[in-house]
Amino acid sequence: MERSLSENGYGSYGSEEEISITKGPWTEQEDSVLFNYITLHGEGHWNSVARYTGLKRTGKSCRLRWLNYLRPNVRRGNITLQEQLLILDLHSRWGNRWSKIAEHLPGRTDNEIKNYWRTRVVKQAKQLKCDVNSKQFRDTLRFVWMPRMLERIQAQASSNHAQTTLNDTAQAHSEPCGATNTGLFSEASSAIELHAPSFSDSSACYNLRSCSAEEGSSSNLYSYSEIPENGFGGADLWTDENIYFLQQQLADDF
DNA sequence: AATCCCAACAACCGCCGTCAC
DNA sequence: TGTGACGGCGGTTGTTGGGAT
Repeated sequence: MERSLSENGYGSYGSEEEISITKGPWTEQEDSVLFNYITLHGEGHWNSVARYTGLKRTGKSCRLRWLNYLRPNVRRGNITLQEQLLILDLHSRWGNRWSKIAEHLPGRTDNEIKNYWRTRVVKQAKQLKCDVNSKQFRDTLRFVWMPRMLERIQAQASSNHAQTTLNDTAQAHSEPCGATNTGLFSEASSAIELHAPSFSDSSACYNLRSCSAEEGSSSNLYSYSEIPENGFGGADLWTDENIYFLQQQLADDF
């Protein structure tokens, strides 16, 4: 698909003639060209990237393709339960600040998180006939529903961890690093560790400890990918059972 | 087997902030 | 101070694949 346009933004090619711009899905060849160029020259100067590689793409398009797809360490695939909870938590604090939220989910892009929010959370809110941005919905999520989800995940993780420990003493659990956060999650979390639950009341004290990568040996931590996903409805918070519970909580609020 | 529908994801668009000139 | 180019962000749309009918 090609269109002819005089691009604004950073599609400007610095000449008056109109450049034929390719739109739509990227081909493997385009990916290869972009990847090789950035590997050699580094990120930035996106208009130059488009110009010097001969790609008939805008600078914006090159940047987006790199950030969301080609960049090393981009995590792809299902968003884990822990990531889902973290997204809910961070969104309750910052709203639609997708890039800021993405900073706390290593390897996830703002686009991916935004898509998750729209396709899952907003959809569920609609089904519950609730405004996703309403205080009622947000408070119920934050103070009732999420603690419950976390408690159950922790219980599952604990049992799995106990089993793992039995099977492999070399993976004995050591003392966690960092302090318990009074918020839901640590702001600087780059890895999340699950511990025996000590969930107490409805004050949303999550007791989910987070450690920055620099704070301790990563071997002592569950990384995202190491946290067990089995049990508790697979890798999705939005099971029928959970939604029913949420529905009850929302109903009780009135 | 064909068609339809919908969820998930990729990509585009418009706007805004920053910076250099 | 004004202006244009660039980079980034958030909203929106287009595409695609899989499940349902």
